Amino acid sequence: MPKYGKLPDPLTLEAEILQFWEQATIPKKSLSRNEKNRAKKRFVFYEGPPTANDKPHFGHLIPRVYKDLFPRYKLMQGYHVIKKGGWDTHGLPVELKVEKELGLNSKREIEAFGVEAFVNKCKENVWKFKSEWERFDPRMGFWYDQEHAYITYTNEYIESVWWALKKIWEKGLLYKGHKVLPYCPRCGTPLSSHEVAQGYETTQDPSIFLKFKARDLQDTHFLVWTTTPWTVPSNVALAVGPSYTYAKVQVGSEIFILAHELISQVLGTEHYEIVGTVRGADLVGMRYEPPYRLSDAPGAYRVVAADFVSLEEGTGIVHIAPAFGEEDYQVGQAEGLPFVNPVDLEGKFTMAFPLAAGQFVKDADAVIIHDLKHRGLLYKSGTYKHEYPFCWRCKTPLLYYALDSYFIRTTAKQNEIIENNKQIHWHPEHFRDGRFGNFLETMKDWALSRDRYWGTPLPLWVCEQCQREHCVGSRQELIDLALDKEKARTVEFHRPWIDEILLRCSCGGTMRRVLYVIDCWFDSGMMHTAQWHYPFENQELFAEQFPADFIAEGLDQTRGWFYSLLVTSTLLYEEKPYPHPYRHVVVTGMGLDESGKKMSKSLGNVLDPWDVVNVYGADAVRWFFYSGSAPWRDRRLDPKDIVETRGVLETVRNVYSFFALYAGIDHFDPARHTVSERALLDRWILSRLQYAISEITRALDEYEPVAATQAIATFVDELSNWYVRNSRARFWGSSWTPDKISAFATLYEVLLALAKLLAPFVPFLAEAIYQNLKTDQMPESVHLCDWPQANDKLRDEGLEAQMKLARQIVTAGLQARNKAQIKVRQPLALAVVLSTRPPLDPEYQQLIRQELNVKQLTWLSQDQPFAFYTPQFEYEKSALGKDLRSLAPKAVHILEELNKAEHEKRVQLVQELKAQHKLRLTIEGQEIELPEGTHIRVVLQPREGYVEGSEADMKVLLDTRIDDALRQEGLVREFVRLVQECRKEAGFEVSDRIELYYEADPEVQTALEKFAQHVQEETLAVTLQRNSSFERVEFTKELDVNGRRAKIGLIRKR
RNA sequence: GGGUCUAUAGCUCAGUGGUAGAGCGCGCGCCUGAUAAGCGCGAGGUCGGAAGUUCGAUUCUUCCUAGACCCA
Repeated sequence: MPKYGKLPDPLTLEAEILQFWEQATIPKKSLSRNEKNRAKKRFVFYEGPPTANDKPHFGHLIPRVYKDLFPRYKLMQGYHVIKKGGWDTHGLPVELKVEKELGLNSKREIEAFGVEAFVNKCKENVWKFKSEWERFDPRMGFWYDQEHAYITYTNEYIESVWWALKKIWEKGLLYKGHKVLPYCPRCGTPLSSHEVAQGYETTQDPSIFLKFKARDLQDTHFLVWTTTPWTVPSNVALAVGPSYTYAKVQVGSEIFILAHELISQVLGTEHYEIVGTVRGADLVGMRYEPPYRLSDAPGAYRVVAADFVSLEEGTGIVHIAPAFGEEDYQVGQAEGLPFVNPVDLEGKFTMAFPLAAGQFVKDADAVIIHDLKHRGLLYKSGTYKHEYPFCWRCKTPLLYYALDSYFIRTTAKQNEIIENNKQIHWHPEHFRDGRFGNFLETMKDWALSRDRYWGTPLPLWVCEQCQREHCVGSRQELIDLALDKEKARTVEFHRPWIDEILLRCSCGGTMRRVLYVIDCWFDSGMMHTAQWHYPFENQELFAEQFPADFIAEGLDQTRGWFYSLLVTSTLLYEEKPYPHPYRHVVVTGMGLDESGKKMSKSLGNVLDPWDVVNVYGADAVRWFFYSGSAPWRDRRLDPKDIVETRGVLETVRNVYSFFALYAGIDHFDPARHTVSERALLDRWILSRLQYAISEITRALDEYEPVAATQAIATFVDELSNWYVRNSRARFWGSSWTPDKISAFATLYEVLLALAKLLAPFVPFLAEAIYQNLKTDQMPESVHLCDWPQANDKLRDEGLEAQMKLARQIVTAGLQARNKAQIKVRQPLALAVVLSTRPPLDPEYQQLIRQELNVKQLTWLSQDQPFAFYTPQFEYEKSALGKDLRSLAPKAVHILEELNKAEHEKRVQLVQELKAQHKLRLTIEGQEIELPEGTHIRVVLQPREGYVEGSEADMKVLLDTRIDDALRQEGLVREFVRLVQECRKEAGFEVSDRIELYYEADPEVQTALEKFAQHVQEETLAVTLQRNSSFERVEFTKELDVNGRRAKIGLIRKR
């Protein structure tokens, strides 16, 4: 027999369930339950690895709720799922934390501290918050196999990454280049484009207009705009658009050259005069005096043509500093311009520019502006607000810097990558061709190398003698080539140890490793392979677990993990059919605060997930996300919204509580009490359940959690507000009639199915309900159950349609009662349904009568409305006035009188009107005709004593007349309700029998005597007696029964 | 400057080429043998603005405005 226990409050409930899961090792059993199916039914999930060196925050929660939902669902469906966890452990984020901890501020200081000690610290730091995560995930019901989680810093993982790099190298796609790259001067390393993408921020920079004196013209200056004053010393050229028109503008005694189109924008209200125009092409070759002359190369300081010059802002003349801009660099290469760089790798000016030597470039802006102003070279200055990239971790502004770096030639495989992406199912779909697709279209080579310490070492060795380069792809290869093979056998694949391994070159020389580590996004992007240490181990596992069916991460990973997975996979597995390495990707939105701002630590508006979970519980938080909006929408996270959305869960608890209460009292045994025939309501709710199952299943298959939760909510509403509401009395019966068994068995089955349907969404509540309903023959946890399958045999759409109509009739009827201000407890004689649909079967009518509390229900054809409706004439005053002129007021009067006439007379007139489409009137001897439609029309009003309600396409009329008999019944029903309230107030159990004593107004007394049996049945009163003495009673109360006085006393029978 | 997305009730959000929806909040009721629960009704909307396609546009198209994210 099931337990039918009470459900404690959500927090206690979740604590109990957590304990149960742990004791019974349910998560483990869940993940292994489909081992037998793994050959044919697999659902492959990849974990996007978090970095464990920080606490989990609310933003992490969003992808994680979905990463839990879908695998749970698939597990219940019998799919084999490996939910292998993973940790991202390398890279700048970790190094920065450690630097901070150790108080180090530059690479020099790290070197001084010792690379070995530093790297050891990094490795340690990675695990600093691991326990936080391991506590948080289970609390939320997020189940992972953390025991076998992949860790990107292990030798095995790195070996797989090396294998990949070697394959890429062998394809000739790994090369060393000299390019202008976004560079973080604080971290001392260039960043890849997807890292840069993480760090754009709105910032205010200086905006200055400079005068560059033309060498061969009197008092003439090129007007140049820049937002980076610190690059001015490195200027070697000016660029113009050859096809643009430039103007020579006289301002005071000076002449400025700038784009014609931009004159007013730049000069504003200043008084000026255009003294000539010239095409850009004609400016090319002109010489000018640079503000700072750091080069004496003959080709420097002249005007060149460039196609990237725009007329959107500035002056149409662009200052060129090849050391600090990609486009500048290219122009410099093409034009043979000198390369001037007075800035060192820490972003500080060197002695080559004494004015600001030793200063960080951004700090030098002010010095330079001041100097230029002092020398009369500044036309005007201001500030400029724009988006500028900052280091995504340390927030230092990035500098565009010409540097040596290793690249992966991703552009060589761009078409393949795009083709692969086209086959991926993105959720939402528009990401594929939109945001992500666009990124692929404008893809650049992957700047792979980092001048740092803690990361996967770039496995390239270069011969000191012949400069030959070799890429090592495995430990075995390292051992084979190493000078010290013993050392190579055990060396850890990290700096500084790996740097000590020297290789023998084929020329006989010694090879040293280049000192770079690689971008940690390459690490995590390789998890599809490296998590299995493939190809060195786990060949079968890899074959089985590639590609993933499903991944989910935040949309900030578009250019991060989504990209690195796709690129590495496409490059490595050219022979595998697309798509890989993931088939479905769910992009999740950002977490915003109450005011719609992105949650971030710097804004201080981050919600601690513990604060939320400890108050509302994990189920409520999960449901909030699933039901609130599509995964990819940004979410405002206001804790009070979580309370609002959990209403559905409360209803589920209520329905369960109702069932458990009576199932417990009556010892309902699902094994013993078998159903012979299902009652109408039972067949209905089972039919609706089949519908709900198919809807929820479809929605989950299509990765639409909102639709799934809506289907659940609809079903729960139907279950609670129609099925249970109308079935309550069936659960109270004293003997096991077939109808009672049918009710119990049905609700039992429905709740059991509902628990399973809820399991992936709210695993705690689902488990609690299941535990109270399960028999010994059933699996020990709801999470080890099979996902329900819709049974078409139980579906009856005809029945559903009928029931829907019945519900609509009830709604309309209740609306009418509301209008008439007659409460439902007061029985009424008649309700009339006006509908084009045929009358419902008696069973439905019974339900409707019960809900509307009417004695009789009849159906009226809409063609014959006059039994209950009376017609009224409405008229169009303006039309009457126009046609009848002075007769119009009289016509109105007649019509008003007609509206007061006898019902039969009016019906007769209406029938005439309908036949002839006009109404004939005689006014002062004159016969006039009023056409229907333009002048008059007929409206129907309920006849006296009737009130109308409507819903959808039908109407319901209520006869509101209450005769003595009805009034008596109303009194009795009111009396019964008051007694029930007293039972509760007295603290009796619902099944306690009572003795009931009363004294009351004569009218109430008469009614009670007449309906004594009914009262006793309803209140479980073994006796009902008039009694003026209440000495013995346990509970007594004065009552107001519809305005009449009564007093009752109760005694509980034991 | 470019791209993508978003704009629907006071709030949070569904949805649709044919009379606009839910939850919460608000007002008024109701019901109660689920009992500190539950239900109904009502108020509240130019479906961001403009134009176009269409018999009909909140829905499709274009433009504009605002916001978010991304890119430059």
